[in-house]
Amino acid sequence: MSRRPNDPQRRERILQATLDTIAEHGIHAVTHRKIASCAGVPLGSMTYYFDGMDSLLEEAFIWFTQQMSQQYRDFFAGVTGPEMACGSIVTLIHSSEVTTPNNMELMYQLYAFMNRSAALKAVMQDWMQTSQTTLVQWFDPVTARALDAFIEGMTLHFVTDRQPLSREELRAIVGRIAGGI
Amino acid sequence: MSRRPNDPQRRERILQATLDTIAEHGIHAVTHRKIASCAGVPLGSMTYYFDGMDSLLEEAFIWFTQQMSQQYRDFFAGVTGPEMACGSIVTLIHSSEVTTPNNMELMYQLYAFMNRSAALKAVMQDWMQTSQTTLVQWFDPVTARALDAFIEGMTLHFVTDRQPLSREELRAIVGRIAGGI
Amino acid sequence: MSRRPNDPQRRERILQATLDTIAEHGIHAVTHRKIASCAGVPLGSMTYYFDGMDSLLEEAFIWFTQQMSQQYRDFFAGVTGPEMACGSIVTLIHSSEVTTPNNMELMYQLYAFMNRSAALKAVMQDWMQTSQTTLVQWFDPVTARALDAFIEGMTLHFVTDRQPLSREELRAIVGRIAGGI
Amino acid sequence: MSRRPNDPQRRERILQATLDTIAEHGIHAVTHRKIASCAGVPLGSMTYYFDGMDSLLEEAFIWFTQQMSQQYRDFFAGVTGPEMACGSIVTLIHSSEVTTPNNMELMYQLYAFMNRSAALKAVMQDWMQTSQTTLVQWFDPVTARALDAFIEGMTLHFVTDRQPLSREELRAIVGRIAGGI
DNA sequence: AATGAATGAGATTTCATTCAT
DNA sequence: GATGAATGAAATCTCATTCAT
Repeated sequence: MSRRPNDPQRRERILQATLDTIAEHGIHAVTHRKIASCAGVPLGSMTYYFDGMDSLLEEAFIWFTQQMSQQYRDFFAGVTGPEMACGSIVTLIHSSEVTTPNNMELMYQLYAFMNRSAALKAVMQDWMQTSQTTLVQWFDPVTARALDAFIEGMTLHFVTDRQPLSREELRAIVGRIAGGI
Repeated sequence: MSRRPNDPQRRERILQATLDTIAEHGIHAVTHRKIASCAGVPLGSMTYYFDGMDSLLEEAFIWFTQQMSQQYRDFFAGVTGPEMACGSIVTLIHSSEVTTPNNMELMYQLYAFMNRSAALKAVMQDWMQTSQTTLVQWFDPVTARALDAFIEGMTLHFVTDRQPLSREELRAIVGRIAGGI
Repeated sequence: MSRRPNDPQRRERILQATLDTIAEHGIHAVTHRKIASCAGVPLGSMTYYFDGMDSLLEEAFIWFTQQMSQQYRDFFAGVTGPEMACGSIVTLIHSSEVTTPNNMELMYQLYAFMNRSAALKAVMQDWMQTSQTTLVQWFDPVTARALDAFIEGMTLHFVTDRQPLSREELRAIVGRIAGGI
Repeated sequence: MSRRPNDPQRRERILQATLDTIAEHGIHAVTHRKIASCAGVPLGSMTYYFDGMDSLLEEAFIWFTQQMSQQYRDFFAGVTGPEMACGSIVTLIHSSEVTTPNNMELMYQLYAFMNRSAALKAVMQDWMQTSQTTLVQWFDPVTARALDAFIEGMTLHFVTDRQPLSREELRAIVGRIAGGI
């Protein structure tokens, strides 16, 4: 009779701990020990569940991508038209609810890491595709891509800039990109 | 290796080699040995010229920021009006002359690393300030920031997307952000 | 794997897999996992059936000794006189039927391992005794031991030498050791 | 100015310690720690001087082969004719001066390990060649090889057998192999 | 001032063994 | 009785840093 894992969530706990550890220490300072301690699992679990650090990082980033992608989708779930979509975009950028500093740091690590894994790059491209598909419900394709890129760049500004833009200023710009809404 | 009591370029050679090594192996896999070998300097130089890995990374990223900042400034050097500025923005994004894949990877590492160093964060904020100051020559402040953010986000799309936008599509969007140019 | 409450061959399968794994990877690289995988048994079987690695190695080598001993005996089974015995010796060395490269590697591991186990040493001495007893049927005791030693040494030469001796050359030497046959 | 090693004999000390550790614990139980401790060097030296365990074992065995080869050559250094050669062969086998139990254990590990390294196999073949070349000074080539094989096999018997042959018995056999000396 | 041999601290990884089922 | 998920102990290996020269 095959043994059932003692702790079926353990893989996911390790993946989440990996992301937390990257956010806390930086990817250059991530070690199996730190992750194991953060996940509350024995060190031996690390290579029992994952083939090695590279493979663990890859899986962790893929998992992060899926989580973020889901959060983006949820954010636009109740939107019914272009105007409401513009409002959601402004809130997405301005509220930092999804684009928390931690998430942003992980996002940049992810972009940087992307070219080290074909699987990861494909997942990222799919995500980009998904975002644009979401926005295409209310905007033409080129506008959708422009808005997506603007969200991308503006969220960075919001974690870096000394004086971020106000909601109203953001709304005006989004309206212009959307072709006057 | 022959004694070279005067090798004033050595520090800069090491900094450049640090960036090259990050771009090649990823920041998580950078070691003194790899950098020394890439720079063609003895291993002992590394800790002779720099206090340690963290301090070397910080200096390397500051140096990179200054280089990129200079390249951006040069890119807009001959611009004489808003219309020409829009064209330059489109070329900046579309040509990938400045925003090479290597530079983009370093950019993302830099963003991710930013919060680990107050000095680095200040340098980044200054850079952001400078870009906006440059654009403010031809656009109002809010538009300047919007364009800056759009450049940011769109260059990411250009290194990731399967099918990037055309020059004409880009030009149309930039014109709209600029308030109809 | 299906429950097989009665798998009386399992112990022997593990012993044979141990020998195969030693031959394939070398004794210094043998692990429970490799042996279990080679035997097609669950990992848990290993320490269920055997007390530990040392005891497993000891049993495996004893089993090997018995197998080899049997093969030697079979080889001389139909011999009816000294001349025929000389022919069998030549064939034994020259044909590499019993003294295959794998068997030879195991033999040397066995000799090397011998002094780590009193039980194993006794089994080896018994084997040596048996070989000599076999040959004593057709030769005097000292000659029997000389022939036995010669077989030993010459089989090593046959797995190592670039140009082994011919049957005829071997036969001549064996005849001389046997006192002119 | 290139730094001189603090301890120029260190590589050889590690090689000798490797052989001693194999002889003491068996090749399956050799570890960097045991070797380092036996050689009196820090653990970090092990992989500083050698690429890894496999490469260390290979070099250690090659070194052992060269040592043994030299000892064999020395053993026959003063021999002036066939009769004296036969006496030297008997002494070589009977005195266990060169073929000590430790050396014999290493010899068998070496034979077993031989097929894991092309370099090692070549060194062994050269050694076999050398032994035969030595004996060819006083015997025809086939006899030389037969004597070499006999030495090989008989030294094993001497570390294993309960009651080894006497000098006189050995001398008689060697004389017969040599064609009646 | 500059170097590179050397090392200790700590990283990754392996694996025999345990034990709940 | 038998299993295989899990782990602690220990293996291999890496590398920033030190320091004699």
